[in-house]
Amino acid sequence: MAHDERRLEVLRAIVQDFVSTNDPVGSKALAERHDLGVSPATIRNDMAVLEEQGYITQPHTSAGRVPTDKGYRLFVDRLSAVKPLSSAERRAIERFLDGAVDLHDVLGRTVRLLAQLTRQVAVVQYPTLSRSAVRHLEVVQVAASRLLVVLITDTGRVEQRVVDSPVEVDAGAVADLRALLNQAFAGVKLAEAGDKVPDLLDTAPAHLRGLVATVSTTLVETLVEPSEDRLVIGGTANLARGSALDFPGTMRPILEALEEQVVVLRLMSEVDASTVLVRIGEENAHEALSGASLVTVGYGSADRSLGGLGVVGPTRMDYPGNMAAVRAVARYVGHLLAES
Amino acid sequence: MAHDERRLEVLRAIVQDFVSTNDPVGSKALAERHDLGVSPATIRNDMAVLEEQGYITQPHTSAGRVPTDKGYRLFVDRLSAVKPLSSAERRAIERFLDGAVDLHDVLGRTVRLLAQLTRQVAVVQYPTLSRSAVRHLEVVQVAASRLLVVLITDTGRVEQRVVDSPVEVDAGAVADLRALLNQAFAGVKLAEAGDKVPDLLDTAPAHLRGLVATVSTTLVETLVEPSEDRLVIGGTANLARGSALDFPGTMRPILEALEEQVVVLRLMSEVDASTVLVRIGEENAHEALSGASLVTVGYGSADRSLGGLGVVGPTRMDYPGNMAAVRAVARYVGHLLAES
DNA sequence: CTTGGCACTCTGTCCGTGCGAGTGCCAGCC
DNA sequence: GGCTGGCACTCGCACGGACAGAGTGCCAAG
Repeated sequence: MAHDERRLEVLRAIVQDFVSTNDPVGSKALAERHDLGVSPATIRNDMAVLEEQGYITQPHTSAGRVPTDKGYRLFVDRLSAVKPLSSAERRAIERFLDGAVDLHDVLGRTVRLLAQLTRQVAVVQYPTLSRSAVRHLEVVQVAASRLLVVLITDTGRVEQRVVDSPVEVDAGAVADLRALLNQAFAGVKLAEAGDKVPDLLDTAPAHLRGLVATVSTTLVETLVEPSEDRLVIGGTANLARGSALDFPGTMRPILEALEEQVVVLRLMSEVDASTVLVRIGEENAHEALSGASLVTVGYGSADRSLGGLGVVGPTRMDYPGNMAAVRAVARYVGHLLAES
Repeated sequence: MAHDERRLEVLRAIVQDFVSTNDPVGSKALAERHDLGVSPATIRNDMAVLEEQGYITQPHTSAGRVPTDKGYRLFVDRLSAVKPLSSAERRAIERFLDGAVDLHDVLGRTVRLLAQLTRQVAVVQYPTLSRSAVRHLEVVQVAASRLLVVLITDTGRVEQRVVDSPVEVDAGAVADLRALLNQAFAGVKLAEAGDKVPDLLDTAPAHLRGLVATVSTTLVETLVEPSEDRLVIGGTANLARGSALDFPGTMRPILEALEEQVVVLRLMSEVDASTVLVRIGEENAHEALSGASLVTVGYGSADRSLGGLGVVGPTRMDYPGNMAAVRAVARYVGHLLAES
């Protein structure tokens, strides 16, 4: 029906105007700023229907309309065209990310870039360890019975753990231990590292068995557990930009949720690399984020997802623009990490 | 003079009351809440003098007085007794920090602890690399002409760099390189690593010289430069606690300054481990922080300062409490890192 | 030097009013 | 049947005056 079509057009116009001006939008302004081809009175009728369907609402009688979470949802699902990045933005991405010297640097640049492109809070997850494979294990003695074990993964990540040995060890034992560990674990995915431990213990010479057991158990325990996944957050200053207008109470619960990295990590765990995932307002299970929206996507090469990244902002955000930016950055970071 | 004495007592009372209530404090309330032994009228006279001397000011005619930066400064320098931590707080420090598994974990716990104890934004600097010494260098081949160099310091810090070799290298060369680097740099302080490069080049076999030169230069360049020093920040949600009251405009400039880690790092560079350094309002060179105060101290063992930590908050903060917390945490972290 | 009293000066708040924006509804038109 | 112009109605908000309360500075007396 032409009716429904136009009604959706009205919704799109409302979302766009509200996002850019932050004022509830009325029928008259709508008719003026968009070529809808109908009079304000007609728009009013459409708006009444949209309100009844729950897509928009008015803050108080006699103010303009504001999109609801449901309205944004419809907008994101059916009304927003993919907004291609400007070439200036593409160049900015390359300029920003090239020349990074290590993983920490890559992720730090990524989060700053994303915050700058979207003018929102940006979040980047460290590559998930359990999907990485062991490239090399290094054992360094730091005290008579204390060893530092350093793990280097094929994603370029370096992890360290201090292990207290039950017995004193000498230099020869350290070298043997290093050789044994590398032989057993090199090329093994961390998620499967646990399976290798029995074999390793069988082949270990008797006098090293206790040491090997302690070290390998600690390794598997602490590294396979995804609890240690890390997060880089940037652009929190963007939260304070339209503060009072965007976040009714304070922005405190949001800052708290961001520091409580567990919350964000859980949300990140659902991403995949092929589609940009948008969560709007109340759709976020976590209460502190019920006034915010998240735009997330996975990054990594086609066959292997490494982690997630995205932005957090007010529900009143530029969804098409942010989705495009998040996707573009994820692609670039995926390539960057895949080739190293 | 008994006069001056009492006048300072009045200033102390004003600071204390204002910090705890956040309301400009008047002569009458002051006489009621503190045993100054004089009437409000007398206090008014003292307050007039204090105002003339620039220690307090009134937001508008006929409101109470509020301490100025200068007033806080006097309070901190001469009027605040060291407030010992409660035993509950001491226990909290131990419980919080014990059981950390690596450096990252220690610093993460430290920043959370400090934010929780002081209810301010906490900042912890990573141990400065240039004061550390090399414990071990590991070289891993990640592509035909690309190497990953991992540095392990005696402070338990692990740093990595990707180095592109001018020529393709084989496994034997990697092993030789590793041996050479460790021989040359083991035990050497990073700040002095540059001096060892000529020696290293002399002793290197001819066929490795190009490779050794590239790797060692990159190492020295990127690791000795203090620019890469890192910062852990936590408790930003505390900024939003009394927001409107504490920070006149918005808190945005402060969030920006915190993300602009360079600013904070510069401030941190001045700390030493023996005294707690307090910077109040305008005393901060950086404009964005002119409405905020910093309480910082260095941590590390007696003979070697590793880095700084501290808190950032409104000028209206509990200086004695925050100074005590910062000092106590720094001591504990210093011990923790010294023994590992 | 301290104290009580007093006049004065503000700010924040409350209330009443007017204005403007925006709506919903209705009758007429295509 | 859907669109349009007109019109009455409802609110929120900004403006302005009155008022109470807090706090001060000053002065004369103890």
